[in-house]
Amino acid sequence: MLDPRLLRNDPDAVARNLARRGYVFDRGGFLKLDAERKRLQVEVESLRQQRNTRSKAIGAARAAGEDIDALRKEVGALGDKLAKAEASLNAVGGTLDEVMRGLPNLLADDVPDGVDESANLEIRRWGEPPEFDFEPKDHADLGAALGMLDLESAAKLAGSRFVVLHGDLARLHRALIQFMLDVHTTEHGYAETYVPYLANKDALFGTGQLPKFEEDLFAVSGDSRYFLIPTAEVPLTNLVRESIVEADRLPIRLTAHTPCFRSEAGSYGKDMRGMFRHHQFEKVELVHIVRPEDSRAAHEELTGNAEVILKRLGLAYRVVTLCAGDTGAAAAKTYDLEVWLPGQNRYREISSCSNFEAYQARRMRARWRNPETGRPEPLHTLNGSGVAAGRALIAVIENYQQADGAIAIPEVLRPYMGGCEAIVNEPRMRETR
RNA sequence: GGAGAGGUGGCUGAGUGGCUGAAAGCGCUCCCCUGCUAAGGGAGUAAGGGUUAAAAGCCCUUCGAGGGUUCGAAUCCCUCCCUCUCCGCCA
Repeated sequence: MLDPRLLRNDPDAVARNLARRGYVFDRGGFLKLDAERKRLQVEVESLRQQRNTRSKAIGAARAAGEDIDALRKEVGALGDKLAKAEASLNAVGGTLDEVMRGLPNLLADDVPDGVDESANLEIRRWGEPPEFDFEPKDHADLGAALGMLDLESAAKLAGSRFVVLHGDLARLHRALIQFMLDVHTTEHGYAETYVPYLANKDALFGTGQLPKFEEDLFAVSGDSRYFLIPTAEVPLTNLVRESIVEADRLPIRLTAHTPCFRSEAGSYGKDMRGMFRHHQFEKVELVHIVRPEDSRAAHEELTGNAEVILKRLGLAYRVVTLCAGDTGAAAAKTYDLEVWLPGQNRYREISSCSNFEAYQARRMRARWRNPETGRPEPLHTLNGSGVAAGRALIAVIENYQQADGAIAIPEVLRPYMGGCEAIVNEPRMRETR
């Protein structure tokens, strides 16, 4: 949600900014609706005031033992008038809310122009893609040859876009998660958090998945309206929903490992090989809740925290700033981390780090008490993957593949693998099937 | 699943139809007193919204959520959600 005051006072600036996303903000329509709301609200409030004062007069008259029938009749008529005015106000207010809730966030000034992915701006690279003296395979082939990446079984159990991992590959996946959590909690100052994997509508509205992107979510049937979380951003950020955080508690830094569930509606046929784009994947998420003046610095720091994981894993990557057209509706600015995948011979997204500024905070009424004003003001929220575990597994498999199809294990993961140095194709190394 | 008790401001907690946006306490802010420490005294202190260029002031809304009764609801009625206690079941 945007600052309503800004929308009223400088709708042209809002329209100019949103136009960079290709979003057309109907200034005239908004201002007209807002003026109508104002008119009705003044009317309703003045009617309510009359009702309140006269009702009190009835109480006083009755206490004095006077006759109150005439007064009651009069106020009753007022009530009918009020009900009508309230109905109009609700109708207009509802339309206005819908318009406001549908507006995307304002972009930060340093977001590059552009309509799609191709205009994203690379800002740095780290590491060199590995050179192989053989033809490198992709993770789907490597994992299948090891007998440890099993899409067939997954299809039997659930369907396409799911995976079953066996033996050492399953363990490597878990090792990645534990490694990431350990780095973020012991070195980067994040508090490890365990959260529900189902979220309600209010939570999903708060972070911006609802109402516009419901088709991306899996809904759970039953009496309560639950959705499987598409990211731990939802439960972690909503921890501060409808609350006023004291200034001395900021910044708040949270991390959680959760599965993530996405319907991938609209990406039919895209990335169908292997386990790159699945309905269920694991991710270690990083969330910052900060004072507004700190959010830019926090965004750089959070992104750096995610980068540390790739560096320690020895995976080549680049950082890109998403262009205006590619930046998500709730974000003011987003950095994507793209890891080198030899199987695809290109960099692919493995983390997305965004500054939402006050957009989510306004939707969820997450505030902090600003000591300078003494008043509650919207917080700034940020999040990023630190990093996607499924894609990290893909990257390790492809970047650490050996000529014989074995997978070397990055140094930092060996403690989590019982000292094991490589995953090899031996039947005893995988679970019985 | 059965039985019961509850959900009130940043926190604890009083409040069964008008005098209650809300006693009291804690916390916090400011002031006074006290030459440290400790203690004491006084004042202030919910959020959201409207009116305003902005503020002050004034007004509206909010006592878990949504409906209803009433001239008037924290208070009465209905539905739902959540928390706690006991019993049962259970990873």
